[in-house]
Amino acid sequence: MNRAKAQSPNGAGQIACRDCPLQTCPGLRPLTAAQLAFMQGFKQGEIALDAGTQLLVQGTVSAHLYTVLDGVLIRTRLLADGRRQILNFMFPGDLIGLQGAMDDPLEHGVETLTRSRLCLLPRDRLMDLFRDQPRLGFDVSWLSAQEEASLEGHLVSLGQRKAKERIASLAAFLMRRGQQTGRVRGKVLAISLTQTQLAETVGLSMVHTNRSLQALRRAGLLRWTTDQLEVPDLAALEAFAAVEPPGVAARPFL
Amino acid sequence: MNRAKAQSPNGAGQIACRDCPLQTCPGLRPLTAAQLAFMQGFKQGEIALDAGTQLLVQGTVSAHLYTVLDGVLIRTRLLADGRRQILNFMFPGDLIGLQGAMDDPLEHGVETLTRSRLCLLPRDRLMDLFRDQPRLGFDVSWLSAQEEASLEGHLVSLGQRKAKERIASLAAFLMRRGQQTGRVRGKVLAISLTQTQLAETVGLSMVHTNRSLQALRRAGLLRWTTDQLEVPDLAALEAFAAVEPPGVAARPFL
DNA sequence: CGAGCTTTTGACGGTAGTCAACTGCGGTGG
DNA sequence: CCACCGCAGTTGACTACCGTCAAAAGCTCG
Repeated sequence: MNRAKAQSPNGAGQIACRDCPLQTCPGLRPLTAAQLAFMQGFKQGEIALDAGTQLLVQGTVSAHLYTVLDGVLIRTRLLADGRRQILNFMFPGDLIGLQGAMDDPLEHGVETLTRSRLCLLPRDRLMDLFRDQPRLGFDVSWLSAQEEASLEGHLVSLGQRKAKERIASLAAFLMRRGQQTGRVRGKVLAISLTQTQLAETVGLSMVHTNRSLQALRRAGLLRWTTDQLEVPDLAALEAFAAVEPPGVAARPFL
Repeated sequence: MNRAKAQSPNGAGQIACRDCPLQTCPGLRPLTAAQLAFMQGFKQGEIALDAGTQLLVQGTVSAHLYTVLDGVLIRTRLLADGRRQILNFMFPGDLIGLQGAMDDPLEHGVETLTRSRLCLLPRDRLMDLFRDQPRLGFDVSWLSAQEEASLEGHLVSLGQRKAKERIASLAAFLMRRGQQTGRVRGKVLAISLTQTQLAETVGLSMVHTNRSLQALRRAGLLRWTTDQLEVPDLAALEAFAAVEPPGVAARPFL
């Protein structure tokens, strides 16, 4: 696991907010001029990370919030005895660091699954944002609510579905999010996930994850390798996994 | 399952916000005078429900948000094939209805486990709250983040723990929340949960839930009947379940 | 070429699900 | 009043899903 941070040289962001790639991202609602101006002053910089890099370590405190500009990341939770659970996947437009109480040590870690770029925001000035830009404050809550919905989806999976369904519904989830954020080319999502990590997501042993994965592949529902996920027929996969395709409201971002 | 709603007679709340029972609840941070004044105008009324009543039905749209004034409720998610997952438990001070996208049909249902009282807030004026009371907007986000942390805890349970640990950690979670909100007398939490509902929470079959429950009872770790949960030694239970006791920052509420 | 990781395979055991029957309890109605 | 019903909890027998242990095969990288 890579640990080095490719920190930005100084506090100034490399990209002006008006040129933020998220402004033109299909699934996201662009910021207004006034919001852009505010965010330009709010933004503290950028950070670029390779795939497989640890961004945040569980138990430490973080001075920043991060908006994902590009890439895919995971949030993970470690138990005292070494067991690990992957909690959720973060895509462009998602806000990282909001989870958990505000100034307490993190109850989860964050690491990259692809080369990623993140926008740094000052956590201790978050209250300013709520005061000066109520609409953005509202959007923070909206994003938080979406993250909840996402976690609830995974919770249902772990609670009610069996191995093959869990993997199928996770694949469908990832493809949907990949589509919304323009990371799916054709039927392929480029994402670097080992079977061990997959097992830690769906709550199964590695061995059984592997066997279930093979069964899904033999059934022609998906092809999932270490560095990409391919789903020929997303509707068929969702039918198999017993998930209903989600609504498609445009997400805000910061 | 009771369905009748004991709706308040008109829009006016029976209790003035200045006399809100949550103002003196030990685990909660009381509102300032200015916030109280705002909430008094924001509040639309109250609603009282018996135990086992359905408050919100999955798939409908709700015009309100609800603050739990008293009681315990569950949020549930139903799958097309009838399987059901209980997502989380709501205690006094928690905000219901924030989850999910703002104007879309609900992706979960809500029902009471005890006799409950709820405060009604107008969902469509939520933006006013963020504009006029930024601090309360911030608190909404804080509550949302707490709810996330809670869901993450359950996710870890379903993903990594086995039957007895799941039940034990749920019991510990409920006792902690019960203590924070003053609902635990001695070592007993009054809460009306059938073993079927318990099974739907921990993602196990009813039969296996029953057997695991008996094992925990024989081990002297808890006594859990249909209408109350008793934990003689919470620390011992948490040690068994491999959970670390959570931080105790004072929660805000609306 | 060998070290280390990921993936794959086989064999076995244990945890949890299913089916079914029985108990106990409270409420309803003949 | 008590038979009857429905629901929650309990128990047993059997099955199936999934975890563990172990080893081997494929892969990348130094």
